[in-house]
Amino acid sequence: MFKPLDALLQNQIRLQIMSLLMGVETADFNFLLEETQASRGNLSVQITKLKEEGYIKVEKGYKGNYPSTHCALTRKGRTAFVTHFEALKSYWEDGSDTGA
Amino acid sequence: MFKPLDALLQNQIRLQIMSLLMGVETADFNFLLEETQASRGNLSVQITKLKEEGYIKVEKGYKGNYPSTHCALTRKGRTAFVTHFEALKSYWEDGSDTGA
DNA sequence: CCATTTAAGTTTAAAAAACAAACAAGTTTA
DNA sequence: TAAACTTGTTTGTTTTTTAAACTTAAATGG
Repeated sequence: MFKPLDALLQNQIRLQIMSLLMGVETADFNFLLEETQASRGNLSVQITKLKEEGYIKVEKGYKGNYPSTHCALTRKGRTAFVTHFEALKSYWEDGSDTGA
Repeated sequence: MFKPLDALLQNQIRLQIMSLLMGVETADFNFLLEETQASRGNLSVQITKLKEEGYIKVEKGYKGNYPSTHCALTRKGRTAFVTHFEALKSYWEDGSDTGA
């Protein structure tokens, strides 16, 4: 009936991160910070969770002299994102009776 | 860019309840219990939250001699459900570059 | 130079939310 | 009438979320 939702993708900030990464090769911490409007701490934690689940990969480098963290989706992450939205569809379609 | 998600509808059980109620006039506690696979305690709490937000109305009656709790969507709840899914679309479409 | 301020994150502690176990209040059955 | 079942609610614990405080290093300025 209802397909299970991805626990990690129920959080708005994490979903935003994933959504942003779907559209670009790579995104750095500050870009994600602006787009998501999250606090630095919160963003840091959510990035770590996505990394720990293997949904994104995180690489630390430098932009000029400052550290810069780049994130990119993994194949697993991309699949999870797509699957999550397919699951969400089942919650929508139940209402409109497109069952079975 | 991203439309805000409805905080109450990020929880899977609450989303299930709302989705189920979209399809029927009314549903009782046991029906929701079976469909959602939640524990009684958890279901009770989530129903209360939806009620407190005004997304559903809850009426207590009897089925035979036993108590029976019926739930139904309010107009506010129906709107919230639709709006939430429209917001979700913005997270999906960003990935596929259908922006602004 | 040395002190401040800024940059880029991370750690952490407090608050909120989710959850199931225990409880309550009544009903049926043996 | 006691044991077991129904239908939920309350409660205490565990997880999750979140922002404030901290870290480390680089720029700035007096």
